[in-house]
Amino acid sequence: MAKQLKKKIDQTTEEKIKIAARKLFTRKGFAAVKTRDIAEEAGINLALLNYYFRSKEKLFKLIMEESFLQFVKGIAEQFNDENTNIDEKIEKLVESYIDLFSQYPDLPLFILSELREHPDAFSSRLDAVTGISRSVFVKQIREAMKNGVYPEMHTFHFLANMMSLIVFPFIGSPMLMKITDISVKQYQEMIQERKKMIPIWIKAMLKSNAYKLIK
Amino acid sequence: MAKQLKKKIDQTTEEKIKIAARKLFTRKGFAAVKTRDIAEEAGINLALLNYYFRSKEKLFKLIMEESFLQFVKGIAEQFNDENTNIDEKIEKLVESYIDLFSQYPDLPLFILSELREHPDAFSSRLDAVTGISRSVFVKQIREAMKNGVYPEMHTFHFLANMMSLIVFPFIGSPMLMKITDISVKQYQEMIQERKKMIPIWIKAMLKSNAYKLIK
DNA sequence: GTCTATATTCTGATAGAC
DNA sequence: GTCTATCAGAATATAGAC
Repeated sequence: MAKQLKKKIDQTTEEKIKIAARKLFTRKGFAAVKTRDIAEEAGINLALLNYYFRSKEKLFKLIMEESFLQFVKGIAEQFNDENTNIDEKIEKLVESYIDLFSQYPDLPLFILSELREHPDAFSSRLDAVTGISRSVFVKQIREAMKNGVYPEMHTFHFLANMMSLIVFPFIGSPMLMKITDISVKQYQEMIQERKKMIPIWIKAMLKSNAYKLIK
Repeated sequence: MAKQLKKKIDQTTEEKIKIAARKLFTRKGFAAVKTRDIAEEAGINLALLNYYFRSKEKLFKLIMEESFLQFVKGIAEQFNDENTNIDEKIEKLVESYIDLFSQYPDLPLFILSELREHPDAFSSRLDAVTGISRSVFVKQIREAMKNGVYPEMHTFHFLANMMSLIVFPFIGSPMLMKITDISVKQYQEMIQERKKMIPIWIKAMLKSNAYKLIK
């Protein structure tokens, strides 16, 4: 307790501003956040924001960059691990992302919104993501389909389905909680349940042979 | 051709403004859109915006309301149709939403963002949505689980999974296209494929018995 | 490094002519 | 109904004292 309190007090002004900015930007986006909001949230003077980060836009890009890194961090390694099989990769991926988003629930919508409005802003950082299509993971999947372990399914559908099952409960939480009339506590339990259920569902979808059934 | 052209010319100023506002608001959100942007996009004078809609906020709320209605329109009827079974309901729902979002790709992210930032702004309109939990559809699902046709699964997971599979390819399209390196044309084909595949996947997930497997 | 006061630009809205 | 010109307030950024 004392430690955490101390840590908060020990934060440099620069850190305070970044923390406040991250909170507000990820929640409301660039345009909806005023520099005064950030200053107030951080408990500092407005002028200090420009002193440390030159401009609102520069601060935003910094936060953006860091959030994006957080988003893709670990993907490359997990996707290219030669020592784990498909099932293990899926399980690891699902778990680490659900943990990440449980801690930062606004992160997915923020990234997706930004990527939608500025699709080319991340071409540099997106290398890690683009590499996915050439990753060990995708190769393993394709191999398994060739060998008949899994029926054919385009990588697009596979990745879309996996990401959607992980991400949607976070970006749609207000709607889902309202519709199903559950408490915050129950919601969090559901999210935890999904760590084990999503891998099972993904395998079930893979095996469903949907590609041939629709022809 | 002539007809469509004529229609565009025949649009009243009020309609022009609404169309421009819908396009920009759904794409960038309230704060990021300037009234001058709307006026330019609509090809009209800035003053006319206030003449017709009084203020930016009133115009936004109008667009919001209409978009939300578009989003929930038809749900209530489809969910409460006594003459269709579970499978038919899922198929209809998936198809009509994929068609809707194909036409308005920015709609899902817009609604989800708004609902996240102003969870209570739609309590009135959300009745239609809230009614889902008491709908014939949900009753049919629960019935099927009781009778052993389907294994047990919480409504939260069922709805979350169904919505996610429909919605995510639209809100994550830039990322997905980049990762899987497909063209816009291929992307649209994938989306169309999903109309038939999602119902199959949903059934496969239902039957996977994930709930018992995780215990 | 931090603050107060202020400059500057942007933005929503309106007045008044046509 | 539509336009030009303009106002009032908001929001970003900086100057200069401490």
